[in-house]
Amino acid sequence: MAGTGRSPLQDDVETTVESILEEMRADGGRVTTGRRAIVRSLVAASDHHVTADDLAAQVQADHPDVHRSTVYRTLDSLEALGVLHRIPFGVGGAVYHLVDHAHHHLVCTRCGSVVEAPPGLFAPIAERVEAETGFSLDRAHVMVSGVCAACRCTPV
Amino acid sequence: MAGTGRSPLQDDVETTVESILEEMRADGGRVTTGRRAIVRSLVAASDHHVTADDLAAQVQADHPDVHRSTVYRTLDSLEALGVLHRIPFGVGGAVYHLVDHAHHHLVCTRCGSVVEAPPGLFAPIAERVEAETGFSLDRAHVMVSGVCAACRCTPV
DNA sequence: ATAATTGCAAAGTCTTTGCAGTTTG
DNA sequence: CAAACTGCAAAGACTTTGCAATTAT
Repeated sequence: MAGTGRSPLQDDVETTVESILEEMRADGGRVTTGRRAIVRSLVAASDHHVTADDLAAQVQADHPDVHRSTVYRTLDSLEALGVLHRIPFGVGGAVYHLVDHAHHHLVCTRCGSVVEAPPGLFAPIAERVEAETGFSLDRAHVMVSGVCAACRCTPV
Repeated sequence: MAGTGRSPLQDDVETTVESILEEMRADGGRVTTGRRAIVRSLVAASDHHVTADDLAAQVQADHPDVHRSTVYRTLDSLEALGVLHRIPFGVGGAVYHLVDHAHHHLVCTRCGSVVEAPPGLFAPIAERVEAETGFSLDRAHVMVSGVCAACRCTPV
């Protein structure tokens, strides 16, 4: 299982964390313990989606005194900075993820779970939609609703 | 403008309203003034999306004593009956519409407005998604997020 | 008559905000 | 030091729920 040392992977994580914090500083922001912990959680979760609640729980495991409102405010700052994407839809709250890898979201209408879809899936459609409706799909973060495999087999 | 008589179109509306109410009765439910008003608003709005708040406002214009909780409970019943579709995503609440015409939803991440997309737009993709992820897009009610034409031109 | 529905009020989520004290740069 | 950030507590938006009274069938 996980050792006490630091793996190359963890170094990568730290590098990413520091570069994001540096962006905050460059923007006139301050780096605090809470913010560092939040960014760290966000980077660690970069392959899936987290809610503000998930983050609060993770952060508070190490730093019990980091308040929920700090999580929300930090999330806002990161979004304003352009490094975080907020998906304000979702059963029971928004989900967030870093803007580092493009993909699409399949959200289950029944259980709220979010599945990632292969990027480029919607490329052929994006053009048509824009031409016909003036609506431009965010190519990096399209979100589509439906019913996931598990719920599909469950009677309502 | 609108006269005091009843147009053929309004007759259609009433017919639809009554058939839905009849379904409720068939299901063991009761038809009340509030429920009739709610269903009527829903039918009148069948070409766009409404929030529980929209409905409450419309209904209360004629029947000030119909409570919000009644709106929510009626909406729940209609959904359980399968005649109403609830889209639990949206900035500031869920939107609803009757299950009578298939279409897709383009939801703006910035202003929350919902634009309808031509049906069949996602047909070519639905298969691929299902094959690759096990996630089945609800063909009648796919919802996609992005930025609408208006917001696109507005600086953040 | 009786089972369903209602209004009310209270509570539950998720999120935001004003404020005074603390910390960062 | 000054500006930024924090915890706290309160409030706001949306929705659900328990209850006793009312109403549809």
